[in-house]
Amino acid sequence: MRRSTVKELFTDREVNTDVLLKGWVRTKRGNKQVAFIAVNDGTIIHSIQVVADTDKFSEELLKNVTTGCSLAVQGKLVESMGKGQKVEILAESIEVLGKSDPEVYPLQKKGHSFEFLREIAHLRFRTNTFGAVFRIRHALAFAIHKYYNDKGFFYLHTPIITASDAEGAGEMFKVTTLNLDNVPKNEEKKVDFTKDFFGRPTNLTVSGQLEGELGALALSSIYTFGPTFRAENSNTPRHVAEFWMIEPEMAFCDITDNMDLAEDFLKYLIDYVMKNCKDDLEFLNNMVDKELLERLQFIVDNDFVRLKYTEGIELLKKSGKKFDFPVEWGLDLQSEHERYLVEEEFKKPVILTDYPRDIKAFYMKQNDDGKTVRAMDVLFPRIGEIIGGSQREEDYDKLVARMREMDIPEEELWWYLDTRKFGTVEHSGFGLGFERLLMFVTGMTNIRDVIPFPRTPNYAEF
RNA sequence: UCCUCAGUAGCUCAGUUGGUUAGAGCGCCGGACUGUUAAUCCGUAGGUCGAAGGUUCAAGUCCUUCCUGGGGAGCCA
Repeated sequence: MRRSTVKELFTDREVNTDVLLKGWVRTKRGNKQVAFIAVNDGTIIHSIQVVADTDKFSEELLKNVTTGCSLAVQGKLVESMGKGQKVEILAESIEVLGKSDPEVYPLQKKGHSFEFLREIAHLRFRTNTFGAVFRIRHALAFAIHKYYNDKGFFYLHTPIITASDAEGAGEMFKVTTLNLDNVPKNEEKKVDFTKDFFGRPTNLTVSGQLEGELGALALSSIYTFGPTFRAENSNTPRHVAEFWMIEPEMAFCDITDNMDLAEDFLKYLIDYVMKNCKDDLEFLNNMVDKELLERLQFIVDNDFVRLKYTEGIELLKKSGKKFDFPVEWGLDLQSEHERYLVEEEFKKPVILTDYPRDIKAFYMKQNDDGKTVRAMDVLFPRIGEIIGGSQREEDYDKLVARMREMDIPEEELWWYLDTRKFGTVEHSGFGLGFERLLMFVTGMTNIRDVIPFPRTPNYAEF
């Protein structure tokens, strides 16, 4: 007999038919006459109840049915006699596929702290919360591809190992095959990278943007969706050393088009998840964050505020609020400032644009005022900056001048500059942190709980 | 990296101004119960009090250093 998933049993299968179920036991209850076994196979948040008459099964067998073990159950799908579920399986045969010693199995029926579950990240998939989170993670990844595919964007695979060190998005992890116990040195007593695998220093990418621009300046619209790496010693609930980023890049597109896309994209994704992950979101709304669904709906229903950095500074100064950090034109906004604008002043997402050039990256398009660049940050309640992007500088001379001012080696980015030499066009793009979005969508408050295997300073278990 | 709070049973925690043999709930195990829903009721087992030093007649409790975790900050996505 073909196995039915729990999802199929709840949605597709007719009652009073014979079914085969396979899954893992969540709980077992009962008495001398009957045992109730909740079985979950991860296809859906709900577990299905298996009812076993004790006179049909040996004591030995039922003894091995413990929390965490895997089972194959053949039986009849019937309407439940008890309250709490519509259908259940009346077991005719039960096979324990893999035992689970209850003395040492770490998951119990009662809830665990997320901190504890992080220490058993290899088993936390078997909890309701993490099942929900990782099903939603999948749905969101799928929705991202669907969104861009439907819009005619091409999925571009930018390199994970990169030789350019110029992006400036943060500390990079070195990639090398050199023997660290005996590193070859050159005449200047520096590391001789000509002996290394690539014959030059290489790192893990911090962003696919520069390569993404190359694609967009030929294919019109591309997006990347892949892992990125930051070797920063950041210890916060919003940072990991390895995370996934989505970076669309569009030719013939200015900052307004860019903002429109960012807003439409975020709303689409949230709407998609609300329509396709109802059960999981409802569970999270009940167990993790009581305002989750309300907040998600609010994002979909409301326009984002669009505000220039200069106006933002004025609002902060006028607010009369005491901040720990100074508010002054030319200084970057601190978390507390962003939070004030999003959570108190407007109470909705804010897109801040036209930041001072000196606090932003070299590639951003310079405005005519000579002071600001066409940067845009999308700020969300609770998590802060969820998107960072800009219109790119397409003018060769302006771009080179800016690189020289900021000491960025032109020879290393000769290929990037070539696109401005040969048929340059207006173009824009942004980067969305996948895990940050997932935090917002699931209500989880620690980024380590929305990525299956988090990598943080001093931690790379599993 | 800085600030701050915490680390006691498998999990979540309590533990008085330092004072006898270290406490609970849940889980596990054993028992009871004719349909349970994080079942209920009874009982048993389970501890190098994060680690190392120190103060003291006496340290889970005070001091020092280190380790680990949470929250906040910086860096950013």
